[in-house]
Amino acid sequence: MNVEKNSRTKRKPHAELRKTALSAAELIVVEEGLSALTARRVAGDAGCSVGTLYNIFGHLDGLIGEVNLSTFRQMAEEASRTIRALPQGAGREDRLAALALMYLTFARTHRNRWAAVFEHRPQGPADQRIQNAEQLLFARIIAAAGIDPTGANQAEADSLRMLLAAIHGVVTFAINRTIPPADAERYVTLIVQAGVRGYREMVEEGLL
Amino acid sequence: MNVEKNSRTKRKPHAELRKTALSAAELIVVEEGLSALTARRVAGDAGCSVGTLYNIFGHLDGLIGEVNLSTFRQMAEEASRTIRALPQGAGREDRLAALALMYLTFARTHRNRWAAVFEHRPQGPADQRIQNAEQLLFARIIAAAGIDPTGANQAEADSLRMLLAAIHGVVTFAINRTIPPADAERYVTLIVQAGVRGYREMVEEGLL
DNA sequence: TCCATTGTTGAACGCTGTTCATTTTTAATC
DNA sequence: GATTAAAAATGAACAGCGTTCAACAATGGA
Repeated sequence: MNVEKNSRTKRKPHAELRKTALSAAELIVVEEGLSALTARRVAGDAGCSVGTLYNIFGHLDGLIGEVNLSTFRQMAEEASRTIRALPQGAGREDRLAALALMYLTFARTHRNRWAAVFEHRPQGPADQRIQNAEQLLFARIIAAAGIDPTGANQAEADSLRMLLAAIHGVVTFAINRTIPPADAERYVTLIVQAGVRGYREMVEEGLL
Repeated sequence: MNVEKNSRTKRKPHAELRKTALSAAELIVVEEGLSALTARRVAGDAGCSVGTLYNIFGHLDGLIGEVNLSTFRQMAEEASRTIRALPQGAGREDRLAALALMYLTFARTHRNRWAAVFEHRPQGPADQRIQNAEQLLFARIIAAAGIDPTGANQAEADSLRMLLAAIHGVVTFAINRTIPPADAERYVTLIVQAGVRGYREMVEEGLL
C-alpha cells in the first residue's frame, strides 16, 4: 500500500536519491532512448518530485550530462579491456582495428546510450567532465597505437585523431542507415587499414 | 460541382503560401538553427495561422523535411559545380579531395542548414525524397571518382561509400569540436588520400 | 520546546506540437 | 446579384514539456 505523499517516513539521504534518480534516468535512456527522458518521468520512477530533481541536478541537461558521462566511462572501460586483451605482438593496424570494432560493437549493443551522447546538445558551454573523459579515452587509444603524443610525433597523434573521427563517421552511418552487420565490420576494419597504410605510404614518400 | 481537370493551379491550391512558409522556415534555420523553428514562429513569419501550416505540411516534420531536402539539393548542386570545375586530367584522389573539401566548406558556410539535416530525427519512416536525393548525390560522386557501380566494381563503390562516411565523420568533428580551419582542411584531404592509397595498396596486395 | 536550517513539494508559468469546431472565402449555380 | 455547397483558413483548446518558487515538512542543536 502506497502511503500518501505526506508520509516521508522513509527519508532518503540526498546522495542516495541522486543515485536512484540517475539509475532511473539511465534505464529510461537504455530502454526508450533520450527522447523519453523527461523530468516528470524520472521523478516518477525515482519516487520524488520534479522540484527535488531540480534541486539535485540544477537543469535536466545536468542529469543528461551525468548519464552521458556514465556512458563515456563505460566505453573507456571497454576500450581498456580491449587493449589489455590484445596479443603481445600486435601491430598498430591490428590494435586500432580491434578498438574500432569495439567501438562499433559498443554503439550497437548500447545503441540508445551511444546515440544519446551525440543527440544531446547542451545550451551552455560543453561539460568539462565529459571533455576530460573524452580526452582520457583519446590518450589511451593513442598510447595503445604506440604513439608518443609529444614533440615530433604531434602530427602523428593528430592524424590518428582524424582517423578516429573517420571511424566515428563510418559507425554512425552503419548504425543510422541500416547497413548489414557483416558489411559494417568489414568497412570499419577497412577504413582503419586504409588510414594506417595510406598514412604510412605518405610518410615514406615524404609527403608529411 | 467544381471540376477543373485542366486547371494546373487548382491542383496545388496552397502553392504560393507553401513557398512563403518554406522560405520563412529556411530563413529561421539559417539564422537561428533548427531549434528556433516552431510552428507558431513559421506561421507568424509567413503570415498565416498554425492551422493552415498543418493543412499544408501535415506535421512539423514534413516542413523540416522539406527544408532539409532543399539543403540536400543545394549540396548536390554544389557537388556538380565542383565536379564540372575539375581539371581534365585529375586523378581519383584529386577528384575526391576536391569533393571532400567542398563538403567541408558547405558544412561551414551553411552551418545551421547542414546541422539541421543530421539533428532532425523524424519519428516515422525516413523521407523517401531525401533518400532519393542522397542516393543521387552518391551516384554522382561515384561517377566522378570514375567508378562504374555495377558488377565487379560493386565492392569498389561500396568502399567509396564508406570513405564518404569517414569524411562525414571528420567534417562533423571539425564543425562541432572547434578544430582550427587550416587543420580541418588538411585532415579532410589527408583522410581522402589515406583512404584512396590504402585501398589501392590493399588491392595490389590482393587483399580485396 | 523553540527555532533556524535544510530538504521537499506540486501548482503555476510560458513554451511546445497538434487538433478541430468554427468562421471565412471561393466559385459554380440560379 | 443572390444562393449555396465545397474548400480553405482560423485560433482557442489540449496535453505535455522544462523550469520556478512560495509554501510546507523534517531535522538538529539550544
